[in-house]
Amino acid sequence: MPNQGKTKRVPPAMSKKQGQKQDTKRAKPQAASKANGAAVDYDLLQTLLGYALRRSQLAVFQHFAQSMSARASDDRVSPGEFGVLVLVEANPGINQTSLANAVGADRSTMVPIIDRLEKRGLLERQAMPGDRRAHALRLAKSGKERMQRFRATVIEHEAKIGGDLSAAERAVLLDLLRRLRRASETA
Amino acid sequence: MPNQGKTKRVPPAMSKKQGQKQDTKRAKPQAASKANGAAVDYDLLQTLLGYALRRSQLAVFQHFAQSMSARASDDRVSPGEFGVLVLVEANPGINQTSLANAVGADRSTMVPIIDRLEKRGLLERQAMPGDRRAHALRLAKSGKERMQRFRATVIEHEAKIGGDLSAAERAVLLDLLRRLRRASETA
DNA sequence: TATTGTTATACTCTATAACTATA
DNA sequence: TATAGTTATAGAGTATAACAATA
Repeated sequence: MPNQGKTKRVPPAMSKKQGQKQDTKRAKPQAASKANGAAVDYDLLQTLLGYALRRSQLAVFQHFAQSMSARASDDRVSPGEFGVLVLVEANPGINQTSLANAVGADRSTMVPIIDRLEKRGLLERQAMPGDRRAHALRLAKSGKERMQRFRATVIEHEAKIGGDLSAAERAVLLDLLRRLRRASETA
Repeated sequence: MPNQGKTKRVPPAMSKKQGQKQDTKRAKPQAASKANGAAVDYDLLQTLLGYALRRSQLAVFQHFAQSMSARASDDRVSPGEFGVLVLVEANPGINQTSLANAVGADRSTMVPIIDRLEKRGLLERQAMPGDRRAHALRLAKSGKERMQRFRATVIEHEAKIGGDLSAAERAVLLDLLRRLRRASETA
């Protein structure tokens, strides 16, 4: 769920403070009514790995955001940011291009992400010994401490989303996802 | 893989015709070189369902786009568009709000999607008998024919990405993904 | 000549809030 | 007063092409 509770078409002469419920007259269609009585037939979609994957992934990322929303708004990370932090922590001194390759993104995509994390004091760009073009990335001091809490939050989130699965099922799912990915990247 | 081969910062005085390889001097880092010798340690990420899900989903959607790219550029659909077409075909007369609920999107999100599909002659907005606010959606005549081909393409794509999996494993994966989604939506 | 990081740019997807017409 | 569709707006995510510094 990208884009949750940010500013949008601010009502004339009043911007909204997030979390401060304003009394709109609009009701939320929380119960997903069909409006046409009958249940929707999903037909082919029911059988597609791609569709199931997309819906699950969306739900999981929403849950991730919800788990983070318990923290102060300046002390949250997105799934992508968390991934970068984990990799930098586990591979201190890694450069931006390696990082981009590792997460499957373009070099240019990493720049604003790292900018943001650096500005927030979570990680640092240092001089790379032996190559003055590159930046060696490492967690900042305060980043190491904060990462402990991010990790804890993410691990708890993972436990909840996988709560229905046994440890064995979880392992199977991880394996099947990897094989699916590999086949998709190859074929 | 959003955004593949579209126009971006067009080189001075020449726009690029898609698919027409231009001789840039830039080499593609196809082999994901580490640049720092050692292999990257994925640490926690290796164990996270969310990460595996995201990478798989990305790979599958890339493969989807690649499968579609065999067609004329005006005869392709995105995964989201395909989902809408399947639902409209299986639920003729469905309205936009029901459709939005079915795919887990906002009403406003459907508008440009349906606009596009309507403009391309794939589906139609008709008068909804009994409610002049709503639109009854159905496939256009030519949409029905073209849907046959889209379906065939998607089914072939699914066979390829799932080629590593037995029928039983495929079923297990589908089930696990559904349970993961349900737990994420609930918790 | 190739690579690292960067910038400018732009496209996709998706959301929120408000509006119009109907109900 | 509530709902269906729409619009204006916005932000996250990610990409391409080119450039400067360095290799």
